[in-house]
Amino acid sequence: MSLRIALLGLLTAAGPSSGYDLTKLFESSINNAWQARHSQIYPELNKMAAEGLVTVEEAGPRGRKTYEITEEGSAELRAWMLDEQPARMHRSEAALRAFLLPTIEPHEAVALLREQAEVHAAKLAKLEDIRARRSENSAWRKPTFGRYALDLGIRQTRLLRDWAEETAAEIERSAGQG
Amino acid sequence: MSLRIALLGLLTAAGPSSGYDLTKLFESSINNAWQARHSQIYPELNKMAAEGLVTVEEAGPRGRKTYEITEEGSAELRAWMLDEQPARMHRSEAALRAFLLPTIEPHEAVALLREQAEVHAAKLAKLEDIRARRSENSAWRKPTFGRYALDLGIRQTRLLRDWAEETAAEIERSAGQG
DNA sequence: CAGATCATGTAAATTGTTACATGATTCT
DNA sequence: AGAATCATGTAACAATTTACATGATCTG
Repeated sequence: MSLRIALLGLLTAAGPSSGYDLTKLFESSINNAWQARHSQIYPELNKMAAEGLVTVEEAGPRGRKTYEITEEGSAELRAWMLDEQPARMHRSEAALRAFLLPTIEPHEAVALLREQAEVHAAKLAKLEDIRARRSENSAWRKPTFGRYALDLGIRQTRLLRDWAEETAAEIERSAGQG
Repeated sequence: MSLRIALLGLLTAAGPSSGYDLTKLFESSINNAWQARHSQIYPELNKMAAEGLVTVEEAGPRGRKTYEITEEGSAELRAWMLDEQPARMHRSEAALRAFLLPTIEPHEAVALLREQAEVHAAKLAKLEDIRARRSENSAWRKPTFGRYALDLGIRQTRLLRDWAEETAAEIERSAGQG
C-alpha cells in the first residue's frame, strides 16, 4: 500500500510524470522515508492505471508513458492520510545496528560509530545544501512540498550524527575505566 | 538478511531462547528497529539451524524448542556488524506521511500533526519509564544490551514529537496569514 | 559512432503479512 | 471446566530485490 501512496503523492507533488521520472524522484526526494526500484514502480503504475487511480498517456519520445493522478487517485491518497493508523511500520538497519552494538568489542563499536557519525555529517551537509537552494531547482508545484519532510530528514540525520558521536565517547569512557 | 541478524543478535543478548521467546523479544526490545511475526521467525530459525548458525534442543514442556547461537552464527553476526554497508535501508510510514502533508488541507495537517505529537509523547513517556526501570527486569546478559538502542529510540521519539508540534505551529501560522 | 542516458519491461527469488490450524499447560 | 497463555507450525498472498532483457535518443 505504501508504495502506491508514495506514487500518488509524488504525482500530486510533481504533476504528470513517467515511471522513469518517478523512479528518480524516489531516489532524490522521498528516499528518506521509502524506497522502490523501477522494477516495482512500473508494474504498480500499470496496476493503478487499470484501477483508475491514474491515467496513462503513451506519446513520449522513447516509448515514454506519462501518468497523471485522477480524482479517484487523489481520494485514495487523502483517505490514507486521514485514516487512523495506530500501527505505523518502521524498519531501519541503522537502528538494528545500534541495538547490536554490544555484540562487538568496545573499540570496534567506537570505530564503527565514529565512521557512522562522519557519514551522517556528510549527509547532513548535503541535505542542508539542498534546503539552502530549495527555491531554484525544485520540481514541486507548491513550494511547501518536500519542505516538511526535508526538515524532518535534517533533524533525524543530525540526531544520528550526535547520537553516534556521543555514544562513541561514552563507550570509550566506560571501556577505559572497565 | 536483517531478520536473521536480528535473531542472532537476540540470541546473543538473551541467551538460549525459543521461537516464542524471540517473538516476544521482537515486540518488546527491537521493535523500534525491526519487526517480525512468529510466522516468519519459526521458519527462519529452522533454516538457520539447518545451516549451522544455531543449534536446536527439543526438550521443552509444550513442544518447546530452545535455540542457541553457534560460533558460526556469531561469526555471521560479527561480519554483518563490521561490514561496510553504505546502503542502509530505512522505511517509515510516519516519514512518508510527513512528506505528503501538503497534499491535505492546512487545518487537517495541523490536526493530524497534533494527534501524532500526542502519540509520540505517550510513547516517549513509556520509553523513559522503561529506561528508568532498566536494571531490574532486563532479560539481557550484559546490562549494556538494549541500552544504546533505547537511548536512540528515546531521542528519535522526542524528535518526532517536537517536529510534529513545531510543524503544526508553523502551518497554523502561515495558514492564518495566507 | 561510441558511450551515456532515457525508457520500459519481465522473471525468479526472497522477504514479509494475514489467516488458518493445532495442541499443551497454567490459572482461576 | 473454561479462559488465558504457551508453543509451534503451514499456506496463500503481497511486497521487495536482483537479475535479465531490450531498444531509442542524445552527447561528444
